Amino acid sequence: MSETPATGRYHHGDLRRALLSEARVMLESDGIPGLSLRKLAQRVGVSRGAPYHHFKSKEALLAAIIEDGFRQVHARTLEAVDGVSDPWHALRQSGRVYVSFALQHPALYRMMMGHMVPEKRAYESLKDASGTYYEGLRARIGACIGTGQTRHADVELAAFTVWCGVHGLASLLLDGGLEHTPSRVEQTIEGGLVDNVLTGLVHGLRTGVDQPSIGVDGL
Amino acid sequence: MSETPATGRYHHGDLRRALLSEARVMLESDGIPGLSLRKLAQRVGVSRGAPYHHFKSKEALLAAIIEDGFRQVHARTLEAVDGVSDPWHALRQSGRVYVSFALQHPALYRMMMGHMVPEKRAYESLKDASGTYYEGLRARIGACIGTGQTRHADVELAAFTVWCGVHGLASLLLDGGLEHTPSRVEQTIEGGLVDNVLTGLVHGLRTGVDQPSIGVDGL
DNA sequence: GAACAAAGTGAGCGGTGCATAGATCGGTTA
DNA sequence: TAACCGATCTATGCACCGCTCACTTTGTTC
Repeated sequence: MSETPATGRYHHGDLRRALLSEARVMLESDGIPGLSLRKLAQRVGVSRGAPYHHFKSKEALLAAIIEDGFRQVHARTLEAVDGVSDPWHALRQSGRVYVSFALQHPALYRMMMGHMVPEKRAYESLKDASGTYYEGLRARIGACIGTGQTRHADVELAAFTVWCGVHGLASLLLDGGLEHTPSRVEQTIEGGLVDNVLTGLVHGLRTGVDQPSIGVDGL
Repeated sequence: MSETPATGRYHHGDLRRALLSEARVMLESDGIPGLSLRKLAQRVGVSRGAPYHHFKSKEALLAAIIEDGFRQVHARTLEAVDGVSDPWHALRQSGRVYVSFALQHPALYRMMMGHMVPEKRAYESLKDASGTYYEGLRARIGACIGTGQTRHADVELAAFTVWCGVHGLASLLLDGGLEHTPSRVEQTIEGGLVDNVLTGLVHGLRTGVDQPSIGVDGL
């Protein structure tokens, strides 16, 4: 570990990284309301005011966390898509990664897509990170359209539609108040719910897809 | 007005309703973080502890607000769909109502679909209200399937998919950090973005729909 | 009229984000 | 070696939050 807690030292050494790291831990265990700067500072072993030398405000810290989240889901998507030649298969893979990521990191995902940081565009590096991810999605959609198996040509609209679908799915699974256990959701995801929604979403993108229709009983 | 402020009286008369009403006003003007029980009590002209005689906790108050929200969007949907004979047209209408409602009441919609009330199912009357709305959606989808213009037969899956799409759209328009002005969004909604997403969503539900493809430039 | 339950009061507890004045350290320069 | 400075961290205070509890007031019921 390069954490270098440097116990007792006045200067922490790498407080910014330590704060971000510990904040992620707190986020996963206690959710968004459980993440306070005071508690965070205490757990990192630093005074309450110290974090403000690295983040202008709590919102700025959250923006940095969100940025990390986008880079992470982007990286995972690239891994999952690596070597997949069929564009439609790759698109479905990326959808599975997206929803799985949301279910694995609920609080982080809520922050990424929620209203805790109202002006996300105000944070330049965050804008870069999310933009990079969206570019990837657009490229994958473009590749699908490139197969000619669709009559749609509007990459922008198609990408946005797909994003609506997978985000809506992830969001509803997390906070829709539906009846389900996490394991059941995982089952359903693996079983093909994402595929079904995705297939539905890219209507017309690919005509005549014969995707087995599964039920969402219990959901 | 049946508000009957009853200034000076010890007993308010209809504090519960007054709290809910004023909370909605505060929600629209100051957003979710701006809604505090203390401020709410002060604005209604009552002591800080009084609301706790009508709502067990702040979360219980929020649940009641959410319940109202579902009943309201349900009522508006029924109005918009009343007299519309074509099931597909009715479905699109309901989608427009849904997204418009979200854009008109951002804070309320965030609360309805968000995580501020983590266990929505714990509130019986809220469960009723949201269930009633979803039943309506399912019925409209069923009617579409009933036209025979689709090869899908799974109402449950189709309804869930449509919900994913419209919720994802509303959520992204509100908090996706996209570049847009409210007026531009309204324009785009009116212009057919909802229709496009919906048409995409119900892929296969209706084959061969020729929906004009519009751009989402600026979004 | 007495008893009682519902409704409202007001002080207080522990927690929060935020701002800022002062203490301390590492590195640079004279 | 010594002075200095900017970055970092400490310590404290402010205003706000949700919630609890002992108390008072009110309306109803016997």
